[in-house]
Amino acid sequence: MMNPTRGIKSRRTRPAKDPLSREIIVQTAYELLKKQGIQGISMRRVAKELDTGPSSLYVYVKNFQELCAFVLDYGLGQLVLPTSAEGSWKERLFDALDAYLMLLFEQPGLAELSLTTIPMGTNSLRLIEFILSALYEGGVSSKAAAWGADLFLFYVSSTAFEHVSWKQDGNDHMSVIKQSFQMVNPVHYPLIASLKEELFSGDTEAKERFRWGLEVILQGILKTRH
Amino acid sequence: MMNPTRGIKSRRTRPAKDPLSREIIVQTAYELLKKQGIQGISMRRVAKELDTGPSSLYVYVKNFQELCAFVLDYGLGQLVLPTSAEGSWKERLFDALDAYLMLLFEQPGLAELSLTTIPMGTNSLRLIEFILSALYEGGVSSKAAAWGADLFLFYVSSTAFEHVSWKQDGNDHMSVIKQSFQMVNPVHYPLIASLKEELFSGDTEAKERFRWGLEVILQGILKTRH
DNA sequence: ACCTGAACACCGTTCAAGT
DNA sequence: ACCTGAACACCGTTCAAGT
Repeated sequence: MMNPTRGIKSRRTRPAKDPLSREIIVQTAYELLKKQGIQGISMRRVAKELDTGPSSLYVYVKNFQELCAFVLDYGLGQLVLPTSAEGSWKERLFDALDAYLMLLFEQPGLAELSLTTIPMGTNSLRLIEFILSALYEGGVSSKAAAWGADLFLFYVSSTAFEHVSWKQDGNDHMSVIKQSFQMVNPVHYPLIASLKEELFSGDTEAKERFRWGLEVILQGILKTRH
Repeated sequence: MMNPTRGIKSRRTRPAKDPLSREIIVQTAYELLKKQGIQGISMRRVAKELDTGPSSLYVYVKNFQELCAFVLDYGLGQLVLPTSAEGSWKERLFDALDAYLMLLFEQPGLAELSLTTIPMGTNSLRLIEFILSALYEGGVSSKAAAWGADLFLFYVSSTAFEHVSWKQDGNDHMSVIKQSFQMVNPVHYPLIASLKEELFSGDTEAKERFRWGLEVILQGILKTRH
């Protein structure tokens, strides 16, 4: 029997570097996300940016999904929440959600992440706690507050994602969809045909539409006693 | 000067087959999605299933994103909408959204698609038209109906996606998140700590929670005059 | 017009080997 | 414990060549 390791030489071309850390990995990934959008974030790109191989990251991060969860939470660190002194609970709630939406607008990669990733870390906990406390102050029952917070967060994510995919694609996929709504057969789909403008309300109405949705969800929560 | 094509032999090993069609491509992709979930759908897998190369698909589909849009719409073809004879407009609206949710539950790959893809085709138009007509019957203004339909559809998608990612991952990513909520520091996040059960309401409450959300959105729409 | 093979430029993840 | 190189099994997309 031959020793299978016989004759194998070291493949190393350089000595091992200083240890990485989860923080520097997440930071680097966030920087890439900021610069290049959702395309810029991958295990291999982060590794290359840190001048190492992708396998090195797996010591600090279980997989790509977990990296995304940390990156999203890291991005949420930018969020400035209103202090409890300013305005009514409703104003504070809406201001916080507005700030969250603005953050997702500024970093379009974050909007996409927020839709499919549950963030992991203290920054998302901070945001959730803030929403719960506002609703609690508004006299919302505990179950409705928990479920309502989820609903609000999802509404923000979906609004941001819609907005982002509407403009990043530019002149391609989205304009095809817009066209197919414009050309819809009024005999088969009379309401869609007559409401096509409203269904595809553009950039100018975006703020008004978002505000309307917040109001709808809040009024619904207040009205729907559990 | 040498002719650059000189010496290049045909690389063909078999004659060209019958033409494909968009329909058969979308059908095949949907079948793969059904059998293997979101992982099963890719240009290369669909091509292999059709015994051809991935480049062949680009005659009928602009890119992967467009394929997904067609597949989602194709899946929506399974949806059975209530006839206008049965029940009140509200019952019909909720029944339709319930049926949509059930469809997304049965085909978990579809739930993921529905969150990030705008469907393209007649089946999604059918669903939107149905929701609009129910809201119209309920006396909702046209703008609120358009925006509300969007809100309802997104709510269904997000509910299905949450449910799917909760169980498909099985014992991995989701249980880590669940644990981090269980262990949250009650000093820093008192409301999260006290509401951790409600924030993570399990399978048993899923139906109740979904119903609550529908009620919230509808009541909100009816209350929030534009 | 549409099919075919090959290439280009990527992915996430694993693992033996080395320090 | 953690870094390293290489491999494995994939991606979407493009393009010259062929029918």
